Amino acid sequence: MHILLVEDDAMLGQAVALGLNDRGFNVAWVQTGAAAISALQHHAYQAMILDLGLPDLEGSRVLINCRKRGLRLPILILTARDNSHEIVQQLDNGADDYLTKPFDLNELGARLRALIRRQQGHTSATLSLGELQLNTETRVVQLQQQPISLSRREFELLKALILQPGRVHSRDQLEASVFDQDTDIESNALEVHVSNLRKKLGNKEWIETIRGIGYRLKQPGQGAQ
Amino acid sequence: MHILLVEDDAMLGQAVALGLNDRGFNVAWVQTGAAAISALQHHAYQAMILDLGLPDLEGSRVLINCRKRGLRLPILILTARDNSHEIVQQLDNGADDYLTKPFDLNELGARLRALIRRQQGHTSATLSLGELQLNTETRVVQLQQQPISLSRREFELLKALILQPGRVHSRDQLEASVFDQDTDIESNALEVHVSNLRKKLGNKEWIETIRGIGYRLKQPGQGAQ
DNA sequence: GTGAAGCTTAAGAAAGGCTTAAGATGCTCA
DNA sequence: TGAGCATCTTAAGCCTTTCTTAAGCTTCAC
Repeated sequence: MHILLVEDDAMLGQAVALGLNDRGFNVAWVQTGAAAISALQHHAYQAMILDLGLPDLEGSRVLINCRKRGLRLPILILTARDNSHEIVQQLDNGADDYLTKPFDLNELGARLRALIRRQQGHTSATLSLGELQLNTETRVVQLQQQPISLSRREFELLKALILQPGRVHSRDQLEASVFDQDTDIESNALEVHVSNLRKKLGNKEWIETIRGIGYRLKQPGQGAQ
Repeated sequence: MHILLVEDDAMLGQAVALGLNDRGFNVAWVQTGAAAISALQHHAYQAMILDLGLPDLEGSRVLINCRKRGLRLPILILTARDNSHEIVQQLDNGADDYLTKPFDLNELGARLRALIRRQQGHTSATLSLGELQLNTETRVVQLQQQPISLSRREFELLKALILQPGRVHSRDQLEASVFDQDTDIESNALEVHVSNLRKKLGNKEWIETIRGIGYRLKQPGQGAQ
């Protein structure tokens, strides 16, 4: 998820950028209003974090400029405590949410995700094929709406397959996805996991064996595609 | 910002009224519950400060009366120390925050502003999942309306989890939330806190272990969601 | 029918997590 | 200031789940 962070303070900016990166965001950080406007013209971000404390009231200018140009990305503003008047004004100007300093990075992350999710109309990290669903973010796997519990290796295996259903995945590719780089597998461990996963999916047809090559995920009862 | 202060003690009432005026609030001060109810009918206030120590239990009557009539203004209650039972009860009755005497006028001002801001931004400080509620502002945690007392680490842990219930939180993420940046944890402290928190929540199913990954908060008795 | 490839099962090994308790630390209140 | 208390981090032992391995069995293609 690409985020634009507009924060003039170097310490805080770096901390937030790093913290959000750790939490799975891809953060671009600029320090002036001009740089923010330029960045917004040249890249597509999924959300913006905007410090209102920029010099020369640049923060609110960036906000107004965005909305005037019809940019609809979610904007979360950062502001000092005890400034409710300004917050209300910026919400009126088109900000979507706010957070007062000092804030918790986890809360910032959660709010960002909520904003982006709302914007995208509930598109999520869910991969699905027929009645089978796998959410990479929550790690929930469901079959016909019923959750099934998978071990780590089983989850990684299914995830690799469902990322490109219908496609044949070679054994090497799958082993690379399922096992850590430094674990040496000299046995049929992959086959064992396939076997266990099939058992949990109930129907062996979900995972089709392509002899000599690898495996493919497909809906039971359907041919090769 | 127009505030209604309900406080029978003349000394304290005057001090608070003056202090808040200095801090940019416009304070109307009344000394009885009847006067408060009358004032609320005739003016629009952005928040109310309510002393629970009024004669005849009038404080809580005013609170209940307000909410019955559908008034949604933020209400901050003042109460004596060591009265957590009453605090919880009044939070249940619809109070938004509390402060114990003696208190600091600056803190009172900050909390008022936070309450008003939140009211206008339509965000809530209460995070909940099923019968479990956590208020980030008051730090009150309730399970089935009953308050439970959590240590700092336990609170941070639960807060991190409940910010995104149903989602799997990795150990690294949780450690980042629970521990200060500069404390190096080289033990299983996180697991210990999980264990203690589970004990306080009564039902181990609230926190599900995802082996090799981390933890997830979910309602007991429900599957992975 | 034969050999190669894949499947299944079970067992031992390894990893990961839980609980408990002890010592350390810090806070509160007299 | 110091006793008492709550909380925190460590560490150790135990338990559970998951993983890998290996062996024997089945399926497939020729």
